[in-house]
Amino acid sequence: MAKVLTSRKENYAQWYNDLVLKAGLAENSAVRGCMVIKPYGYAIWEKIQAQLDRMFKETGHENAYFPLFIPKSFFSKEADHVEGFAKECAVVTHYRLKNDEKGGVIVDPDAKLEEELIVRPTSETIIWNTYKNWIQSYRDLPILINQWANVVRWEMRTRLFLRTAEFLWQEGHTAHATRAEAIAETKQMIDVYATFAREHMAMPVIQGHKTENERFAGALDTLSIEAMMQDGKALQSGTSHFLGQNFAKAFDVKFADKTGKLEHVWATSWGVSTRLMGALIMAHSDDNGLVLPPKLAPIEVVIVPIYRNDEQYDTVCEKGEEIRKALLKKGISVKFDKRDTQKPGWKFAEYELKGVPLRLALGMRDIENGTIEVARRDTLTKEVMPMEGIEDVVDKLLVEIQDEIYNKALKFREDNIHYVDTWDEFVDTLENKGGFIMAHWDGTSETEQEIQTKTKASIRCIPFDNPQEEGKCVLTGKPSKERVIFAKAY
RNA sequence: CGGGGUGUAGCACAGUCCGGUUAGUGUACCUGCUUUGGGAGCAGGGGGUCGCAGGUUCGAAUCCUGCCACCCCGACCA
Repeated sequence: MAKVLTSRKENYAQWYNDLVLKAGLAENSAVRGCMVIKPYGYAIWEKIQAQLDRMFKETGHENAYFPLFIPKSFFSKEADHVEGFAKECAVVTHYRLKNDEKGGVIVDPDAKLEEELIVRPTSETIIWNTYKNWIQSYRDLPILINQWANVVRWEMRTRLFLRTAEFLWQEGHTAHATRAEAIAETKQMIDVYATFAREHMAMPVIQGHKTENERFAGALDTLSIEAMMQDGKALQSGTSHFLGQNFAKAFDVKFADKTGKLEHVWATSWGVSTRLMGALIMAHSDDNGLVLPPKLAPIEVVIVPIYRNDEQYDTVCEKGEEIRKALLKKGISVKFDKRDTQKPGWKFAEYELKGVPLRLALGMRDIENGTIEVARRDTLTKEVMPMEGIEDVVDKLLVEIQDEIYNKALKFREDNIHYVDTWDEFVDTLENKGGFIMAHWDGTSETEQEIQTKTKASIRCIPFDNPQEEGKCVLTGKPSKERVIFAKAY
């Protein structure tokens, strides 16, 4: 087969880029750092969205929409928050263009805005400014809102899906009467993300707390799910923040409790983005292209007809159409690729590149024998099976594939988690093995930063339910009570 | 913002050093015939302001000046 992708071994970053382009997921646009998400990539995102949206609603959340633009002054209200985002904000300064004498257009200098508008990098400020008007009493709480939106962060260096200047995401913003309730919400949502990653993306994740260094700007605690990619690097795939009363204080949002006393509201925010597309790609795909878990595949099964002439084409198509209907009846998304503009071999390669979990090939040989060829994308195996009842077989196979992809990813991760106790071991493991390193750390930001400067590895998270044990910090030798996860990250 | 590099057909590139037929190759595209169980073969065809603007020259993709864009490395990045 013609090689269209750089192999993972040869150059992992290039492989990723090739795959995104060749599988028709996204491409770079005319705007620096911004991507065009193509129909096939967007279809996967829609499946991600649909499932998450269901899960948010099941946990009591509602969708709403807030403005793209945020008055500049809002950003000065929460000191840590502006510190975290100021350097990467797009700013709108004018509201009109005019014709230039030379034939082009220029910004009309007379149309300068009194107060500049910031294109949202995240919506905490505009939302808390709004919540101020919505909350007076404990009876108005909790507020459980999610929004699906685009945000802009002017990143210096971008990569398709993993880091783009504009990206799509959802951001949940909740308001609560008590600290405990907000903390419970923060935890609940990181659990939702972990469940989604595991059950739908077939991607195992580790949940934990971020260290102070890695915490969201303005949060008291940040929880994350961390996944391991096939090159051993970590990808932060979702975060849930306990914001304490920081934003309530910044925007003066108070409520009267049952005794009539005024208190600041407790907040959380949580989000996942189109970065999940990058996670999905890097978690499962191989040198032949994308490998999609059936639950997120826009097409679960493709049927390819094989024929030599018009008469055979008609015969094969008739049978193929029957199979298509039988699969549809089972609720399976199926494409019957009847195009006679492409050859079977071309189609095989194409659907492999696009990660369609199952492929059925149907030719005259099968019609005579009452069989059909079933090919699995994840294992690249082919088997000739009886045509009768194929829809049940496919149904079962899709479940099996979903499980096996997960197990494969889980095994890979387990094989690449290393426990180390000395600095030499730490450096050696990071350089020669990669993956996640479980090591003791003295709990200080200084040590974390020094390790990052020396090795480029950062603390991904402090896992929940982490076993407590006596140990010594891998760098400073100071006492430590638990191991944390170090890794190089995207 | 520092260092390096690249702009030539939809895409990938050669040609530039050393100026000189009608600017070329692969791929993709179109037409026809033969093919079709793993990205088919042959024949024919269409497609170019050579990044932009000046300059040198009888003559510029090629030399000179300026500008623009993009890429890589670094800095930056919850």
